Amino acid sequence: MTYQALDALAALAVPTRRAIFERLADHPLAVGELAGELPVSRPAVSQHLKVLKEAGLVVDRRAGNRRIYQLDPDGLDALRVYLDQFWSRTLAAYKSAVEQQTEELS
Amino acid sequence: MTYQALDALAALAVPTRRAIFERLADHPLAVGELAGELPVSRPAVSQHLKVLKEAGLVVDRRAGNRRIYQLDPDGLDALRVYLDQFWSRTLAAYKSAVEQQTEELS
DNA sequence: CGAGTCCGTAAGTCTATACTGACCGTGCGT
DNA sequence: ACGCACGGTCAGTATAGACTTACGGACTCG
Repeated sequence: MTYQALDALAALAVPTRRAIFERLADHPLAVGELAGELPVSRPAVSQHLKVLKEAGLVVDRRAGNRRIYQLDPDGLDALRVYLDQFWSRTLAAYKSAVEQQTEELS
Repeated sequence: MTYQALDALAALAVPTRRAIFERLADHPLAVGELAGELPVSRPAVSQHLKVLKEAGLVVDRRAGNRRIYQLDPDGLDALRVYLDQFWSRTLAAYKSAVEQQTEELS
């Protein structure tokens, strides 16, 4: 489960995959439609969708001849949970460091 | 500014950099200390810290002979803002898709 | 049944980059 | 002044993975 967040992080690090992800944020799309809007081939889009799917960021469903992909809120949420886990710790560490520096100046 | 979030995303996608990031979440550390805890050489740690710094995820300060790195809340916040931007859209798209599927079943 | 469309997978290429070892500058102690 | 630890940068290597073309399966219409 935590691994899902890590996979999602790596998945969204690639510009092309981020482009796919952002298109799907507007509305579900078929593979061919995605490929038509992107400067890469259709197989490349398929491969990226596979990665996004394994990362829990998208789900797919068959619609006759085509296959519709849409975002999966779970993956995005896992990512947010992972980052939030650092948020409090980061702030605490940052604060104590600032205080420490202030003491050094006095 | 938005670019910072994208750089941060790519930066945290690399396992070694994530390991560095997670160590710094606990407390500030010097380069050598980080390298001692990781299975990579010290130059590798230096290079990763450079990337993390350019992504706005860490800040560094000199402490005599050594150089102390700590997390920068700004980078983490930028990342959260970027992801939150998708959150509402994702939920909306997901909901409408579910409703659509429900209609198809009836 | 074809023919056409949509999509996933396989195989191969090529670029980006994570990593190492070597070198150099800097700051601290003796 | 020396020696010494710390850390940044350079050059070179090697591996991961993003991309392409080619192929094959699944579905839908004549």
